[in-house]
Amino acid sequence: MGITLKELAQSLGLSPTTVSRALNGYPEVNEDTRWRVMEAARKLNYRPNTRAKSLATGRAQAIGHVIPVSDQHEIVNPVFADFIAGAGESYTRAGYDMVISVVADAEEAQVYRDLVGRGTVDGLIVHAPRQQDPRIPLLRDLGIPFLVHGRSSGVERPYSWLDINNRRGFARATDFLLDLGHRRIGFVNGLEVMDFAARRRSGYLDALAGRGLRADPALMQSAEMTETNGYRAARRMLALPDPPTAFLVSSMLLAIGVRHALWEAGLHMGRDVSVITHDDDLSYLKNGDEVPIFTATRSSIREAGRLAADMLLELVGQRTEAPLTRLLEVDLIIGQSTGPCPQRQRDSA
Amino acid sequence: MGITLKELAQSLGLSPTTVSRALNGYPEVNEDTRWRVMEAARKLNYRPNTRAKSLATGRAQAIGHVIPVSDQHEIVNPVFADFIAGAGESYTRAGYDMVISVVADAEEAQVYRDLVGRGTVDGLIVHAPRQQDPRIPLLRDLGIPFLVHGRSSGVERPYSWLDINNRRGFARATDFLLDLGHRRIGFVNGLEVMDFAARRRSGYLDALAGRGLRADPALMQSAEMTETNGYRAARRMLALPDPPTAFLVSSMLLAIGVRHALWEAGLHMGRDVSVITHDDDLSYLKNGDEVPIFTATRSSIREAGRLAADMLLELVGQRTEAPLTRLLEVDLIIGQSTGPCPQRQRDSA
DNA sequence: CCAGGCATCCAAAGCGGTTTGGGTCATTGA
DNA sequence: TCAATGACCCAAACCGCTTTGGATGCCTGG
Repeated sequence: MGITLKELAQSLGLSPTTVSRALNGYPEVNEDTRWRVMEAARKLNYRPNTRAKSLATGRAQAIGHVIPVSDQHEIVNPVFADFIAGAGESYTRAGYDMVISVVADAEEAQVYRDLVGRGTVDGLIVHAPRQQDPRIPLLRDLGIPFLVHGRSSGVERPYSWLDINNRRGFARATDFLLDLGHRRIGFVNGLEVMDFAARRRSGYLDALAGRGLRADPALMQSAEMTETNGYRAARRMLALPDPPTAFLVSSMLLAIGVRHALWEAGLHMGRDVSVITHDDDLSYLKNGDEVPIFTATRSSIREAGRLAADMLLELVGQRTEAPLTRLLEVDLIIGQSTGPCPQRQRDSA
Repeated sequence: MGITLKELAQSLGLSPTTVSRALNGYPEVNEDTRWRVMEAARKLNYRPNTRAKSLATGRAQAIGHVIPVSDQHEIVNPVFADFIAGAGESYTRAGYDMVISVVADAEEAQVYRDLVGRGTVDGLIVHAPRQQDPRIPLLRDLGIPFLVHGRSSGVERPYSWLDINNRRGFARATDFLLDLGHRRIGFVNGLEVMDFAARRRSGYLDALAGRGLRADPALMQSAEMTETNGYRAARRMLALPDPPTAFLVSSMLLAIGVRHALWEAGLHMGRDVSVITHDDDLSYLKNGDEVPIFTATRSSIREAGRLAADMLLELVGQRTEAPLTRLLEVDLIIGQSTGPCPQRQRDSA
């Protein structure tokens, strides 16, 4: 490890006090001296010890992320990679560290108490909120700044969050399909204990209701968002006596599974059957190049990570209680996976 | 935040010394006293302050992961989510924190120096090593325990690593295809500046050479491992005058792209064209259920994360210099994506 | 000429733990 | 009976940094 502040001070013939002040930009130090100190620090490769600094200041200069792993399926949501990447950029810029705990749903509360109690972090990001998520009141009680990525319906008191407008996005997508003449729209959603999935569902239902249509339970699926689940859901729905002519899907991975099922059934995506998916704009799962493969509701999860981190840092900085909230609209981008309902064309012919 | 050790001691009428010793299992404390202390700690919800503890002991109780983001494409390798999940389990079990820095290739060295200099972590995991990766000598110079996930050809002095046998795995896969009669095997690889990709390539080439076959450059592709790149590579190769009858692919995502291209070309995977892919056994990208979709060389990245973390913790614990290394063999699992070469069947008919 | 103000710097007291180097008292062996 | 030995506990130093509360010397204005 490197040199210590005391050593640096000694080598300069100065007191630790002055050196500390010089490095941290306090005014009560001569500019010449400051310059000498900075130079020496650079030359000797001095870096203040994080732990000592934190101990002295009371700030950990670190933000915690608790990544939940669903107990049943042991699935890690793949969007975390990109979210973390985005958040990491913000932290790096602000000189904060990011500490991550991967933890089974059941032990989450314990982990939060621990992180806060041991003073490891100054703030926390809450991932994958469910409805009436107990973590939100817990964290308020613990008295640490936190920001929820998403929202949690049913939590009465206000809290800070960053979310996308899932309901409206999915309502628009559904409307888009309805406008194309589709009436039987298969809905392949994520687990609906997740708040985002519940909101998407109500967007879907609202849009149907807006045209006086009733949802068919056989056309609604809720499961972990994997390629195989998308495949299976589509396959099952396509086998119905009155199969869907379009699919509304909650993630690219699901959508790829749906596409798989369509091909297998000899159906051409975008002509025989339409597909709209939500697209998190993941770096390793791009939706085509210039012209998107899938028509999609798109919102960059990486950008969300950046913004969420920035918001949390603000909360941490100014110890204000006022909750920060931000709702991002999603883009509806048109790709090659949607087209008029063939059934309808036949009708009109 | 919680109660402090001094306060806890006061509430018990004991000195901080004794309380500290009681909690940390030192022998010079009466068992009754220890029990009283433990009880009080539990009841008052005492948690030792990480920073203070680290400062006193000199150990950060934290491991760092530096996640590289390729400058050009800004792509975060999706396997990190699962690797991190695996490593996280080990850290949690051992009472270590995990701090993550996401950083552009170019700034990596700086970040390593920083993490070490500021004493934020006791050890580091090096991800995605390239050939002759400069980070390895750098970290040795910095004198911090580290473990490389993968290896780096061309680094002379020994270092600790955990890797899978990429060369042999891909040689076996190639042999398997050759045994099925395939002679033109398209190779869709990751970026070959990455060490793992280079090794896979040599596995592929060795197997071909073993049968006296010369590799066709037109059948070899090296690119970032995304679905679109897989699709494009396969599409291009299928358009050749003498297209491949089989594909050897470096990741599930690439393979899904290849599958896409096959369908588009009206080819049935497993009958008309065979595909073998490497399968990292990602939680959100399972290769089918009971019977795998793709024939694959499989090795769980999550398990690798667990093992890597365990090895690093061992290095950190016993300050021995002896490098730890471990080479995992990959399984070759048979799925539905491979079959005899149709060309050959015609020949033999 | 002198008090007050200003620019600079420093000693020392924390931050919340661990650890060294004793103390005190009861027990034990000769 | 008495020194030696444990068992048990504590005071204080220390980890590396920040920050409070002065010091010191020079400059100004009345």
